[in-house]
Amino acid sequence: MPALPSRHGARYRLRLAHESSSMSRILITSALPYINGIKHLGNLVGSMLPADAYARFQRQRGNDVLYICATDEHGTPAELAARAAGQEVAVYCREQHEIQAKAGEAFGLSFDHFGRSSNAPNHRLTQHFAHVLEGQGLIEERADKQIYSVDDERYLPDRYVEGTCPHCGYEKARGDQCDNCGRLLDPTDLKDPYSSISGSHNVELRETKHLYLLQSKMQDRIAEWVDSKPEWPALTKSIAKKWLKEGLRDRSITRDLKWGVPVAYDGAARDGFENKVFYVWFDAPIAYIAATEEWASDNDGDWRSWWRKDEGADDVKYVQFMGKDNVAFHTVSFPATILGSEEPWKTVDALKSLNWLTWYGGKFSTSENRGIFMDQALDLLPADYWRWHLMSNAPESDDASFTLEGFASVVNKDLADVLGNFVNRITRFCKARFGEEVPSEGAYGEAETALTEELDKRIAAYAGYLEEMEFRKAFAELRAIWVAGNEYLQIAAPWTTIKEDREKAAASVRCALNLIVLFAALSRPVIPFTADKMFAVFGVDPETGSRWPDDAGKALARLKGGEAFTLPEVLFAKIEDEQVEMWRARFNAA
RNA sequence: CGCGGGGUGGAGCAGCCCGGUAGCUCGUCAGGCUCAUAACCUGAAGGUCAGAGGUUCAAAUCCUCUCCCCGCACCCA
Repeated sequence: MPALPSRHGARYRLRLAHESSSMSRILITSALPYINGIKHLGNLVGSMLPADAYARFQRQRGNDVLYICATDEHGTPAELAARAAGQEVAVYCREQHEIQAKAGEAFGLSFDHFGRSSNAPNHRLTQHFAHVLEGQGLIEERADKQIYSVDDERYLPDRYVEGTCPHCGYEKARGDQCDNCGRLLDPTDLKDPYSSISGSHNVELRETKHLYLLQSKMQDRIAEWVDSKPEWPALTKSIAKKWLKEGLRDRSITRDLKWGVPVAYDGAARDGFENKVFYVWFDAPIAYIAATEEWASDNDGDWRSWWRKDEGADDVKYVQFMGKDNVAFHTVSFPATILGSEEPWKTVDALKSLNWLTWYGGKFSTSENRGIFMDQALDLLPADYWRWHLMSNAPESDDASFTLEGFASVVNKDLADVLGNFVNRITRFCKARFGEEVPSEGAYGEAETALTEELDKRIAAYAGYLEEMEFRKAFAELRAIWVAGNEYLQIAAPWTTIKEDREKAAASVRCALNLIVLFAALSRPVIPFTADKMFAVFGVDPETGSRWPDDAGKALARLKGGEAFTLPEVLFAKIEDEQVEMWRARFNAA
């Protein structure tokens, strides 16, 4: 069922195991993208892209990395989207999963596995957790009253019920809130309620049974666990603490739907729950584990050694990436499921949460088609352009606004002028004066020593920021490393020295060409496609070439001279004002 | 007083936890260079750090109050 080929399967990982003794095992997950349509740039930078950059960095360092993601496929919106598309929900989800998998691949997201929450392993695991939690006395049945639409043949979640507001008389108040007077409502308050799905007024209040997860009983346990994570960032911790402070509420974990994980154990439906499934919130995070199981069966891997502390996961560092809306569920709800089981499952160690990316200060919106979506983005420009801008301006400390003007400015300056131009100017100069071969004459001197010292410092800082998942700072440092290349050229000025001292010029050209390979390795976490183009200039194998360069001196001595190279095409085209204008019109930029 | 995040030169951000000459990128201006995608390198101008009060020898940084922006809280994901 995996849509993406596993690029870092068991064999690859074994090889690394022999090469590095200080290797650590790092499990990475990014929040599961909902199945309901292709994701926009905000979703991308909110979890998958930073997770990818981190995963790539850790792989380059020689660590044993497993990066898992999956589509989150259950819930009412999936069913309604399928209906709108005139498809069976299972068919709809399969197709949408394919589309998202392809888009992820096109963006260079290096998932070891991109699974599905609707696959068998997740059914089995979700049922397992529910069963075990019930055994621990943490689940009970409760009766609820909910609006049922006879014509739609389904219970209606609050926001799918509309009617007349009892307070202001507004006729299109939603079951949860009146958009006119702003009051919060209960669907049963509405006068003349009707289904917003079909418009049918044939609705009634029915009693329905649901399973509740008794999170209130887990309060102390979760609080203690949160306290044991002092390294969590402020945003993460304050959100978790806030929820704990308000007191954990028991949550209903089942729904009256057909599409989802059946409420069953050992194949037998729970009495009275034949037409119910687990709520998407309950099963979705479990899919992190289930998708790992999918990965294992495709790659002859051992998923339990990543998730079970009694089976080897004790030394795993587990890092999660998500938007801030998801923090509570990863710091409180999902841990309640895992810890409540009293089984030795791995829980999250480090957690990176991002704020929102806004579209010209407003919301990116899937339902209102506001903003740029992953497939559209790639229609305009290659993935690396987006990856660089999104990551170097990631919404870390606050919401960040995406504008086409800002995007163009960053791409033109950083990628075209600083990095692309560096590669272009030195390869062209070399070709003109020394031919398409790395010159071997001359020796490095003072300028190269100074450059090496600066690079060592900056590379260490860069790696430190990546390790801490401080992406803006990390990529500002990477940019400074590229700038150091241009500064070096300015000082070495081979176009001047060649007039009197050809050997000296040759040495600086060799050094600068080595910088291209070094830049490729350092840039690969964020702009992998371009990095590989840079390696290709010298025929360097990307896998070995991108081993993390801790020692700038060694890196600059990699190409000794005599290696042939091929003059690369310009790496990044500048974005013209006219393009920005066109895109503004096309995407309705505010 | 529901909760959280934010308000720093024209724009986007760092610094605030652990007070001590306000830093980075873009933009602007000037100079240099000419290998390069009119690119690159150097330098300059520009901020009393939302406002008021307090603590302190000293506050962007700590405390109090006020104003403004965004998000969340029900539901949905």
